[in-house]
Amino acid sequence: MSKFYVTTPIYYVNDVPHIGHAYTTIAADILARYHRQRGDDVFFLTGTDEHGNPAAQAAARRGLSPQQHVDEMVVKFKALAEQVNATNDFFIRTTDSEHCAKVQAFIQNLYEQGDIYRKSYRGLYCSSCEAFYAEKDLVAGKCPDHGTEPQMVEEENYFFRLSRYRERILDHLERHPDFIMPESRFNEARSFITRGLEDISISRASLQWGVPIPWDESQVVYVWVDALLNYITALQYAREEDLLERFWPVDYHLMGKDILKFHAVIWPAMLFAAGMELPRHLFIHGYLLMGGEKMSKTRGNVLDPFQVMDKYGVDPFRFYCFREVIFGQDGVVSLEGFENRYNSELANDLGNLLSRTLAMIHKYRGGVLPDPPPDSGGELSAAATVLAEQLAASMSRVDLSGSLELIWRFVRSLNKYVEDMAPWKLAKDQERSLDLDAALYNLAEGLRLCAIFLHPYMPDTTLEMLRQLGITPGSSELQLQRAEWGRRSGGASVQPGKPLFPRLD
RNA sequence: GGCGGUGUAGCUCAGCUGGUUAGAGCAGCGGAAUCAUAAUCCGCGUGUCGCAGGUUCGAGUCCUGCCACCGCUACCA
Repeated sequence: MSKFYVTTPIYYVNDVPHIGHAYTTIAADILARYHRQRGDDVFFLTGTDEHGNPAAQAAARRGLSPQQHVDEMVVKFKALAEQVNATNDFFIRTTDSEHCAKVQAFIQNLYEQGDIYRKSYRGLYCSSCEAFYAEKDLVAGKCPDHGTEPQMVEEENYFFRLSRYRERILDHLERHPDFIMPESRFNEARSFITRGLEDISISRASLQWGVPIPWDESQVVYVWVDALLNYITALQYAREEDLLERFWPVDYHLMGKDILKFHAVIWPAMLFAAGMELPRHLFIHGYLLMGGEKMSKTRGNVLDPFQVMDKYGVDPFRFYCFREVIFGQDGVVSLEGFENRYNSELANDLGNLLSRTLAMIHKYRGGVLPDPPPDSGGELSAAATVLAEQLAASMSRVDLSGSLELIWRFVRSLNKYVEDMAPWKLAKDQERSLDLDAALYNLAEGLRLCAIFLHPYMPDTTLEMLRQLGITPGSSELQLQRAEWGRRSGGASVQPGKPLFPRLD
């Protein structure tokens, strides 16, 4: 058994939860569930980033304290995780007192070992970005992101000796070509690190809503330093015992490209400074695009994830996101696309396959799964074995969409098998009773494996599949080990139920 | 401006280190079947493989230039 630690970024509470948050969280959940199926010791972390100026300002506008404000906002993100059926092992908030204390201890340590120094700094500061801008980066004198005019501020700040770690980071990239995935992001990161790194200010004097610098409480820790440390601190207080030893380092940090730099530069440098192991992989996924300029509500190609989940269920939505868009690339999603996939693949290919299989077992064998005649697995059992191997390979590359493609080829082969065997003909011929047994068993067995393989993607629906197949789905039934052809004998009563995925019209 | 990427059937995309008639899914058309959520299965695609050159016995697959779009990054104003 090995351990598996996967994270989403912590989401900034001032955002409204959107499809991007859902996408990352679902991806992490798929990985977490998959590794649990393998029997790995899994820790799946998500949470919220709650410090910083925007949150403080929003609170002020509402006449609330920052704490009151974030306490309200965090609810939406917890609800999101629940809504997408995420099995996160912990939900961290950067306002947790334990987190704050650990952040202080972390930077105190860096300070004492000389990685942090004091320096006065003067520049144009955008308080929304919490970042300094050079004149040249401004658009018409205003912040390119916020359209507001930055203030000239002069602060005594604490600086982290980022430049000191450039060589080590580059060396690490050299030795670990899969540190940043996909490859294009790796190259991108290497190129900007190669260009050179400057020390960064890691404190803010003009702010109160943050973690105080322990040796100088007039300043607070820069939000990104605060935020990145969540990946460590969560392990230290999520449970009674400290889980750091058990789960560190992170196996996969999932994120969008907008925060690659922080994770590829500041984060490794911080870990080097602390003498800690670096994450095994950063995986940068793409954006789900909503049809771009052709977006039009009347054309039905806008996709509101919450509307889709409410109307069609979480599982079809989870499936669609990873079926439609190659994980790691940008892709266009739309309601129309969702409905097409839903009907052709979920309703027609998979749902209907289950229905017809169970109906035939019911009609020809009184609802009892026949025992398989000896050596009757044939090509299907061979295909299932190959599939299991291919899936292991594609999941190890975090190719979530490629895995679904592999599974779907198998689903199609099962539908083809029905036509080839034509059980309705076999049923008319007493002589071919064993052939009918084999056909029915093989279909049920193929579906059982599909349910196991698809479980990380569609957790609820696959449990229902197993139930209808006559399997009481305890967690051991979902283990990947069980996804071996023929591990089930006949005798169970199938339980045909409502269609798994009713067709949309 | 620099670096990198992309451009293949109506749509979404596969095509690794160059080699038989360029593939898949969807959509469309025709047929078979009737177990099933009228679902399934079978058949049907002469596509300037962005454009123009080049290397090669042979290039979608390598080289050069160009065009379009995207990402990162720099700079002028």
